[in-house]
Amino acid sequence: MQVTAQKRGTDWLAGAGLRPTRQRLALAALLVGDGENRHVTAESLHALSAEAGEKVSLATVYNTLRAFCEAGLMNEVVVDGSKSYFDTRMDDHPHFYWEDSHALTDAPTEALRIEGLPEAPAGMQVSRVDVVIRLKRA
Amino acid sequence: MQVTAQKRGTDWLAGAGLRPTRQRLALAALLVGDGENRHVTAESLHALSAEAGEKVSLATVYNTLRAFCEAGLMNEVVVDGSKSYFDTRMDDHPHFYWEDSHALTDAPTEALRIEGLPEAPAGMQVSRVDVVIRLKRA
DNA sequence: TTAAGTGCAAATTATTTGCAGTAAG
DNA sequence: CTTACTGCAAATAATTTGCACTTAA
Repeated sequence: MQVTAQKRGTDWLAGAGLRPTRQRLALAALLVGDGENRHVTAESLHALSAEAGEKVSLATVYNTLRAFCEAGLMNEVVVDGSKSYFDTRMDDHPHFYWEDSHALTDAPTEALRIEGLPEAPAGMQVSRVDVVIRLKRA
Repeated sequence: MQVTAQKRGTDWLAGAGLRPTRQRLALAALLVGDGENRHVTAESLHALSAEAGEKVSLATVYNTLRAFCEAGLMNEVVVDGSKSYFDTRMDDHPHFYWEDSHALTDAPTEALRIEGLPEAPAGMQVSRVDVVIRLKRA
């Protein structure tokens, strides 16, 4: 299991041509080690790495998340003005945002379809369509 | 025209039971004075009020926008992690976000319809569905 | 008169950056 | 070796807050 997680992380980095440093490997293993996609903030990932006994500075977590995004390994998702969330899943898909816990998760996307999307104004093209379903306690 | 803008602002505040101070009236007139809906950031509204010759401190612009939101007069729209945008239009509608100019506008909503929206998880209810269409130069 | 609103400047929060040291190719 | 990466601490940027002062009701 450990080995697999490490390998997944290593391959993930290699696939993007990023230099596999100790810290990047640690973060990559935490992010994609189990094959699941994950939603993190810089703070939460930093906490995760601390729990895992890895020493990575918060600044490096920030820089690394940016690097992963630029390399096309992750996407930044904007849901809460105050924090940045990063998602390991790369396709365009809707999210649930839990307003009370400030958590971000994937929304089951089976049937979702956006109809009648307005056309992009002249000279522009749609870069992405963000759909955030905000949840509050019933 | 001036008079109408003033009146619109005054009514708008009165409708929410907010005390009509000089600064709030000034901002309200700028926001809803022409009957159009408007998208602003604290900074942009502060700049607008300065241009209009009104003296309102930036802190008050922030506090006032918050007050307007809490009073149900405006909505905060999250599109860019770094700034908060405020919209005078209150119904749930999609937005265009111009990635190059960082501007926010309403998207023509005629035909837009979201099909197959996933159900809210148990104990939760959908509070709002944010749709942001990100535009980049073609 | 009196509680709400305002303005400043200082405080917070999230994030970035400069730079000296460390490690990957 | 050489350049990219890391860590820390200091710098920024957006926003909030404490507190004395002003004003609408």
